[in-house]
Amino acid sequence: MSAPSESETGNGRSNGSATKIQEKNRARILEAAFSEFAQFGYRGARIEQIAAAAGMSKSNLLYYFGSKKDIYKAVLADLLDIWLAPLRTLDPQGDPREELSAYINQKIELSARYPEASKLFANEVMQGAPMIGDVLEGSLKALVDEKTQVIRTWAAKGRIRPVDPHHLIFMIWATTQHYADFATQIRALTGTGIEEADFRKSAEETVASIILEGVMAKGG
Amino acid sequence: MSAPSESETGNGRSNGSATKIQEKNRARILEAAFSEFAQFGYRGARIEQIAAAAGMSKSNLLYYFGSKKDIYKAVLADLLDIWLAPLRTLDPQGDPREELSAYINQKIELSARYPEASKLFANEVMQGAPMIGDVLEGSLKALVDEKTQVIRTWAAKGRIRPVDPHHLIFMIWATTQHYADFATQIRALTGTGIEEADFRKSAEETVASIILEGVMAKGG
DNA sequence: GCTCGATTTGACCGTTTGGTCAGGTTTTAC
DNA sequence: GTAAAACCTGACCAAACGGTCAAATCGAGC
Repeated sequence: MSAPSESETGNGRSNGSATKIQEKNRARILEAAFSEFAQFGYRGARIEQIAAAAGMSKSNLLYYFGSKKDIYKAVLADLLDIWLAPLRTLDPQGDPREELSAYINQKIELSARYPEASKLFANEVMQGAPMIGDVLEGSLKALVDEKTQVIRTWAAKGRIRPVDPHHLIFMIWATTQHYADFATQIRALTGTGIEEADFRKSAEETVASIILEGVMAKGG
Repeated sequence: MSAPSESETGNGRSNGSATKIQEKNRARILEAAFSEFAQFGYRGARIEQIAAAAGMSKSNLLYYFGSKKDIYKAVLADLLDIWLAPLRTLDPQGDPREELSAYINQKIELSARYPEASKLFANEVMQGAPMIGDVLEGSLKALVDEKTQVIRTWAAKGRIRPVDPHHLIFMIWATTQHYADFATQIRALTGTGIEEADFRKSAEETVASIILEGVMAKGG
């Protein structure tokens, strides 16, 4: 993220840039916070545990972030930076099979690389999205409206079957995020998970295969 | 659930049966607890808030359930009672299209009728399944192993395409539970949700259509 | 080498939380 | 009608939690 302003650092340098110590510590705090908030939600997370995982005292952590809510807002900001990107790449001029396949794979990659981000998102939404409700109703809704129109256009042109685009998008989100959010259950049932290359490859192939065969027009 | 033993009631009647007052109050507590744990997870939930939602004092709630953990165990027990039932009904002798379609619809019904149960399950699993890990590795794994074999047999007989059965089951779970777990996001994007008849019908049709078209053998 | 700002932390604070207990009220059984 | 058990709750407790602060240490700049 961008260099923090003075208010962000608490008492920053006059030229506004963050010191190397600040950058390192903020990064460590945010990484620890992702994990803690992902697992326990905002209310269940403990500042003391975030600090311990970041390798510093609780007071020092609060030197960098003024409050628990400030930490949470920062991790949500980082999350949203990567969360909407895959859907943005869906190209109206592209081939539906290739576009949807690429989208599914990008989402599975997100689950593999940022499982904590996925769980954090799920936690925030299950709590009623108190901190990101306006994002859901704003930029996300605008993006989804745009892409559901893309899917409708493909269907109108006979390139895919006429399925409800919202439910198709929900299915792709649900299925791909499941590998991150329910990793514990998946591991209990299969002994492995999305972070293993073979498992991930099988997931990509099976998920893409079922969804693509499910929406492609016959004879396509 | 069965009538509680003396230890469950704290100081029960000598004949072991629960009084009407006990039954009523325990039910109210569990309903309130489902909602609170679903939203905030075990650590984030507050006994005071469960009590308020149940219409009683915190001390009275603790008269019925000895501790926060006892309440949590009780709601998990109720949850697991209904959670595995749909998958159990998958009939090896049945027609794959009908069996999978029925299963999808049962799972969507579960999401519509017990959204708090779905979110509670998700929360518990995202926390690493500390309280139900043994259930996942035990009865759930046994059930999933049995049903993945059913799906493999269907594929071997050419009745469905040879898809990885684990990923198919994960897809059905993910997609159907999504309507409960991410209801807040779905409402933000569509203005409605799975509890509305039209939306639910569209979800059932679209989800079943895509998955069934995706796994049925061609020409079937 | 010195000064000053940045960084760090243990002690502490006020509030919150899970849980206990004494005592009052209600209900049940005889 | 009475006694005992069940039910209920406000006051209270100890521990935990989010956050503050004074002071010590470290690092950068001159």
